[in-house]
Amino acid sequence: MFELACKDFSLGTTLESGQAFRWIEREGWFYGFLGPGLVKVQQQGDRLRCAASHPALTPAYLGRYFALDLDLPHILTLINVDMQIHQALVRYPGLRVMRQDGWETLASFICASFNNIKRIESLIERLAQAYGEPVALEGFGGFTFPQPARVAAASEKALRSLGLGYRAPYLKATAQRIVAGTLRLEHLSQVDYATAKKALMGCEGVGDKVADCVALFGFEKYEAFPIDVWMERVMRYYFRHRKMTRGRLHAYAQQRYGAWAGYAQQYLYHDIRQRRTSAPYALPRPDQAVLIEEPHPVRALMRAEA
DNA sequence: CGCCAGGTGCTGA
DNA sequence: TCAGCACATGGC
Repeated sequence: MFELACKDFSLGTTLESGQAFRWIEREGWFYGFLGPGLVKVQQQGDRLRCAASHPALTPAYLGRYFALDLDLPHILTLINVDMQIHQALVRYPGLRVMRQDGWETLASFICASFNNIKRIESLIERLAQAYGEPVALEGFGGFTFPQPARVAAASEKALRSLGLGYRAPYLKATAQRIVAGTLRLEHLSQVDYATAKKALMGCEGVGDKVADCVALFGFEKYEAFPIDVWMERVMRYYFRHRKMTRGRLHAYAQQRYGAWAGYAQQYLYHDIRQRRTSAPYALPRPDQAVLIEEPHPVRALMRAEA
């Protein structure tokens, strides 16, 4: 058992914001599979109590995983550019973008495309059961996320039998790229966002959205701004950008939120999903979009993009 | 049962 | 560039 300090952090909000798929809450503890082992974490004020099944899972490891070294208030100051996002920032204090494993993030978001979160979670769990290594911690057990070689060696039929559907060949091909060295993930942490995104999009089943998720959650590319159906809703409800394509929405968000756009995306994403699930009627209909405040000249910005 | 889900790849204008 | 379409699967 060990502890570490965690300033400006909410463990529960962060883990439930849709960026990671394998954390489980049991009796007041969050259990997560990290690298070679299993950890359990509990927040008490500005400290995290932890226990781990593997010596590699140190306080420093967890501090890095939860990105506790970043100055969150400063980041929020930089993206606090309108009332829409301001409300989300105020509503979810301590929400951080974690630094997850690159391969796990890539594989997970290939599985995530055109899928719902419940099913994504079960798919990844079955993948781990089939190809991961068993780990246990104080009565709780499970499987680590599989190594690329294990997935690359699996047959497409076997992967389909897990429920992957047409994503099975995509996942296998991507794992094979990593095993073959065609895609060197360890390099992506050091190159810029555009280079990393381009490399990721070389994989089958990886388009703009998946590449942005992997760049943001797996490779610290904080300007990445993934746009899925929920973010389209955000843009429609709040900004009246109903007719913009995803490409245009992406360019708009990059300009609006800048170097930390990925953080803005995570707050907006979590906010709209929370509103939808907890209070369906709190949202206006798409044809009744509300514009709370518009500090930037949106029309001029849109002309500039054209 | 029909609709939806943290989309992508392909095709034809 | 952009629209339109097929694509596996299962939760609701």
